[in-house]
Amino acid sequence: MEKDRTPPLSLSARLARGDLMAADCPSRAILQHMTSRWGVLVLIALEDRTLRFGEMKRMIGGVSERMLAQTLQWLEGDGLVIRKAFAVVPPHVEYRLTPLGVEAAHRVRSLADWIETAMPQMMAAWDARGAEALASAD
Amino acid sequence: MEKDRTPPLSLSARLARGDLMAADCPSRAILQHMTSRWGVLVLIALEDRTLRFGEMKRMIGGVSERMLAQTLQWLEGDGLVIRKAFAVVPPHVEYRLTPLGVEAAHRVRSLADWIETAMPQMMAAWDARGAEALASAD
DNA sequence: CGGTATCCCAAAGGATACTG
DNA sequence: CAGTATCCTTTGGGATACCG
Repeated sequence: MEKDRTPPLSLSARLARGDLMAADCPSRAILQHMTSRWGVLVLIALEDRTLRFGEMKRMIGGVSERMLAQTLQWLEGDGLVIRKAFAVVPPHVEYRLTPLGVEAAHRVRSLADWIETAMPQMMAAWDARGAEALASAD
Repeated sequence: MEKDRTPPLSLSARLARGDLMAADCPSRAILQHMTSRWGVLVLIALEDRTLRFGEMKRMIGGVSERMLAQTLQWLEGDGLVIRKAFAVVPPHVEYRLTPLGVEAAHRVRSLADWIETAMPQMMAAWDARGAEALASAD
């Protein structure tokens, strides 16, 4: 019975799969980052090609520099995005998806595409509620 | 040229498709509801079958009654969830997905499934960063 | 250009109590 | 059981200023 001591198993190796329904599962944090207000749009923007910071800022309407930077740091920390800085002046920094990030982006893109397509029907639901409100107000 | 006056076209009919990259597009609100902290989990929980309020609360670890109720109202307002209340005592209320909600749930489910599966690899990214931090601290 | 630091606000979210 | 009401905390997020 040689070498029977517990090997140095990291936390990540101890969980075979996440469970989003469990309150304390680390997958909850990943979900938060990916589905954060700007996380979704960043992943989609990076799906096509590598982008610079300023390019993304221009692509994603309404995002502030602060939140874009923070969102990119979240995704980088989760291993979905790679940040590559060139030591030049003026600064040049590129962001791209990791292989894992590409997979993530595909799922998020599917959701985003569906929303953009189904939006008119969902707004009709609003219209219907508005009509109800008007009908009950006479 | 009879009947040339503009017909009563609702806002929903004027937009053929949403654009999530546009800051002022209504699709942004839909995205917020669906990807809110509890919105994702509610949609997934309801994908399999109709559920009562208490059932969902027990399924979704850590959710408060307040946020569960609010999330359900958001999704109901977007036409993704139907709320059916029975006039009995004690109260009996059922929630189920609309046809549109089923489509939404499938996309969200795909994303959630992927996260649960890929989580170990993403936590490895954390481990790697932790190792870096340790290595650079000597 | 690509950030970080600071301040600030609004809104998401939680805890508790109460009600039909 | 299924909420609502109230109060409170947290944090996502914006605006501005500053820096390498």
